[in-house]
Amino acid sequence: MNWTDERVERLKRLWAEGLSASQIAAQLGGVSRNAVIGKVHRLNLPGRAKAGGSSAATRTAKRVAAPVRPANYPARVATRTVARTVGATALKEDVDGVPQLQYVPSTSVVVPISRKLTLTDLTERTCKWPVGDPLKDDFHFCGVDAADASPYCGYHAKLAYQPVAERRRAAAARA
DNA sequence: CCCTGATTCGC
DNA sequence: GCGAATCAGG
Repeated sequence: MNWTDERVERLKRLWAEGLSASQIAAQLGGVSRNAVIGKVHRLNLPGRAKAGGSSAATRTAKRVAAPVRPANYPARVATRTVARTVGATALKEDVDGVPQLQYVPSTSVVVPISRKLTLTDLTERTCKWPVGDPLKDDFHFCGVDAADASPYCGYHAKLAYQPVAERRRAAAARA
């Protein structure tokens, strides 16, 4: 992968936001975290005050980067941070704050409202349906709460698995 | 063992 | 300039 001006700019922005090198590498794609760190050094960008996972910068970034809630989207969705060394403070707010949340995302609506999650924000329970052009800056994931076993929300799960269902029907008919 | 950034050094 | 290997640490 080549360090184009655009990629460098994205690197600068994400690094300034406090994302870790591996997270940045994941978003940029095609590079390792080492590559990111090496580039940061070569650009003479300010390094982290102190090494180590759950730094203040990391936690702050997590809070700042949290998806903005659309007007008609449930106030709180039970989310869990990916099992990494992210500080437990924000995590507790989300999980313990709403233990019994059972929201019903008005199933009458056809297309669910995307939470516009970035790759970093995805968890085991967020819909991983990609939205938009991965090469463009506004690319994001659906992010709506997903069923336990599914990587997608109810709506996108139907879209994703419909072809499979048809295939099965065809196979069953043959047999 | 998971992760973090920092540094070195062959390419 | 680049980044894998390595180091040092949480």
